[in-house]
Amino acid sequence: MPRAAANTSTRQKLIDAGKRLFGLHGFEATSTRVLAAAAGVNLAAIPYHFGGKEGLYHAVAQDIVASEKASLDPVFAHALAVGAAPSSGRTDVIEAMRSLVRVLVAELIGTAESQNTSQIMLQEQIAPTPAFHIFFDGVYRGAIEAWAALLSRLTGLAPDSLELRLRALSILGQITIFRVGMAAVLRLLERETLAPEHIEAIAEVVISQVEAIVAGLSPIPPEVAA
Amino acid sequence: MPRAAANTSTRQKLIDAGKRLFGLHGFEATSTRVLAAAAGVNLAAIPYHFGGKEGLYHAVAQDIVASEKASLDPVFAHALAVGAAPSSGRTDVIEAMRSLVRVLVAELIGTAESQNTSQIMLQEQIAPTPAFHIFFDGVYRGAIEAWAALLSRLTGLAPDSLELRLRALSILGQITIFRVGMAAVLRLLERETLAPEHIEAIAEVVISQVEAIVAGLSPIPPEVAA
DNA sequence: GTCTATAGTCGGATAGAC
DNA sequence: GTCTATCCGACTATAGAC
Repeated sequence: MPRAAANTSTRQKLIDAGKRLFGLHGFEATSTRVLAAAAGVNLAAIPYHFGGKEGLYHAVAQDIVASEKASLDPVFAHALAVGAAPSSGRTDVIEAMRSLVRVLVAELIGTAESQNTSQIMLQEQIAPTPAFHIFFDGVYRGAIEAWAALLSRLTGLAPDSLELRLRALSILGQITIFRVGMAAVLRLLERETLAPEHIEAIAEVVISQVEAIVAGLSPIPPEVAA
Repeated sequence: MPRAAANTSTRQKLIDAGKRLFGLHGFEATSTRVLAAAAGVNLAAIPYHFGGKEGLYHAVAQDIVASEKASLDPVFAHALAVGAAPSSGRTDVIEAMRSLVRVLVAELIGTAESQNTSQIMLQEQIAPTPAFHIFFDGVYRGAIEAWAALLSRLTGLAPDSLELRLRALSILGQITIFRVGMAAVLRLLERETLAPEHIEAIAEVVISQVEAIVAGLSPIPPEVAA
């Protein structure tokens, strides 16, 4: 596995092809031959550069996490700051939630490319492989903590309480479902792809429901705590 | 493909093994050898009874849909009836929503077996194969229509409006996320499996959030309609 | 209807020339 | 670092005996 190799182009071409093909067909259903052909490189480059097909998959996972973090971490950091600052008011929290929804919708369903990368993350969620922790530590944990921090500000509950984490997950689910159920969404809309106004409509539905949820969140139903 | 074959036992043993193994590993990663061994039948029984591995997969899909319909259709029918009856009040709608949440949580994460069958449905959602329509027509459509009917009763919007269908999907997402993100949930809880009290806590979180959403649903924000 | 044996294909990884 | 050629194992499906 030559790290300081001269030509990084072959590596990157394989990673780019892997992002697309592993997302489209999954790990098992994507053969090294098809991968190499799509990347326009030689078959033997996969074992050479990545130690094998699985090594390429891990490299793809790390590449995805790196680019997701670039988009998400600033928004997560803002949410954590708003959640922690004693001066934050309800308006600040709502505004941070809007930002979270918008960036997450964009990363999950905003573009064809983002749909491809989010597809790989979903596959890992549903059927975790040894690569799962790359996505969990790199993306999910931060998303849950960001939501929990904001919810904590509104409810006074500890950000690491079970209830807040379940609520954070549930809210994330309202966004994720539009990626998970994309096939169903498209069938309902009788379309092949989503238009920008559909994406906007989805973001608005989610935002309005999040606002409704947090509006009813204090006081918290005590029987929900576990 | 002998339909009126004498021994249905071999067929059923293969379908049962398929439900488990296709769910655990996916279609591509499940070999006919492992399938036959797990079912305790001969390898050649797969092409003989189902025409091939793909035929077995479709038979598994239809078997899953049949058993899901048995659990879900009565609750869906009740929701549609409540949504359509002019005499239904807000309390009736909320009660029907509670029933929907409980039965859906049970079918998605209630038992180890239900987690297995829901896994196959999720795989089809994320990476649809030609079997997708079996699940869409058999299960998803009914779930969306049931929620849309109840939301329609509360908002006065048409049950087939885009907004109501998106809201129905979003609510379904709050439930589905706990199945999709099971690996993340378990990691957050630092557990290997869910205990009954966790399942109850999940149902309560979803119900309280659905109630909050519908509480703020009339009047409906007009800018959301598309 | 169920079995054994095997055909035919495709998978990932490697050897070795350049 | 990249190529061609090839190995070898695993796969699904089939032929044919019982």
